[in-house]
Amino acid sequence: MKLTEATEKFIQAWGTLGSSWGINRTMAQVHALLLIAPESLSAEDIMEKLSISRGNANMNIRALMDWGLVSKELKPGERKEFFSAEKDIWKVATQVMKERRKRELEPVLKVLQDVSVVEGDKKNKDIKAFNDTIKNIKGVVTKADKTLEMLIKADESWFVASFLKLLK
Amino acid sequence: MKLTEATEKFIQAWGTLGSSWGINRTMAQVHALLLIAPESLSAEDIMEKLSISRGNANMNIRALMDWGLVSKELKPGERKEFFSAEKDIWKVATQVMKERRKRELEPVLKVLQDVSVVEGDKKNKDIKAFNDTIKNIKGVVTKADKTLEMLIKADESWFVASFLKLLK
DNA sequence: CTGAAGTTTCAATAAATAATGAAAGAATAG
DNA sequence: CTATTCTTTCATTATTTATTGAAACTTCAG
Repeated sequence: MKLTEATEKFIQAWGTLGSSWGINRTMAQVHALLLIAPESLSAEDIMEKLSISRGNANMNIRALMDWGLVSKELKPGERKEFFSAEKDIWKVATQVMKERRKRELEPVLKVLQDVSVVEGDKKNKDIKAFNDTIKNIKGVVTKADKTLEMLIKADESWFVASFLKLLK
Repeated sequence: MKLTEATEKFIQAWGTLGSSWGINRTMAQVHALLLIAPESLSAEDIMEKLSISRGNANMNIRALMDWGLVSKELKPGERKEFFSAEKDIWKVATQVMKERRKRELEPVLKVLQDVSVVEGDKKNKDIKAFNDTIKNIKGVVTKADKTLEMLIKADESWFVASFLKLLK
């Protein structure tokens, strides 16, 4: 396979993966492009290679920066801004977990907490069933949350880090 | 909090969680409704409680069955079909992991495999950078895939099962 | 300053996705 | 059979989400 073809296929696949996980397709494509770019790229480079508008490029670049996956680079002598992506995919995964945990898991945990004190007859069948299910869900979601927290902090802990090696 | 209010909040939260993870909002709401329903519900019950159309209800119930999260029940003497959700959230999580792994991770792994044999000068900077990045990504994605496989099979393996308890 | 080069914003538009509901299709009680 | 009850399908419509591109804004060299 030729490099250009491989590049396109990869960008396409990464975009599809992103969009099935709730990440804007174009955002994932910009990310893919930067991941495999040997040099940092300008907004114009990105617009051109993905055939997208200036505004779209700008928005998605910014979103990627918000997620901590892409950073701005200023080349001396150049006025334009250049962008590059973190190449270490483990770090990328960690960063994504961190963000999603904060943005999505935590609000759900909060609702589960709120919702787990239902007033009324403890012997009422409906109330009992509701409480049991919520308790169960809360348990699993909390566990998932803790597991993610652990994975995110893995790099700071040799114990977990060495444990993770077992998974390789 | 009253049961009705709690129910609504939970359905709402589950729907939001679903839609930020690439799962149709209504599908997640139907799932939530069935999760906390003490009895199995008919299509009509679901339509009514979520204020959705017959077609919509039908589509999403079927999708949930495809995902293996909901099953059809036939009550003796009743002509209608009734539906109920798996209440054990760990099983739900396992099932979701299994499906998404199959539907999304495996196609990406395939592309990564295809794309990792780029023709040309091995010393060419661009080709080298591309190959390195793809190799790195493939490593992490493969590891994620294996980890999921392990988690999915956890129930069948006392070793992994007892290991998972450590995470609690 | 001033203007050229670059970036950001956002209302308008396009594209993708989901929901409706009526019609067609099944299943079954009588 | 066939009338009734229930389920499924799918063209149409509505909603949501993403994209465009022109105008406003920023930065900085001269």
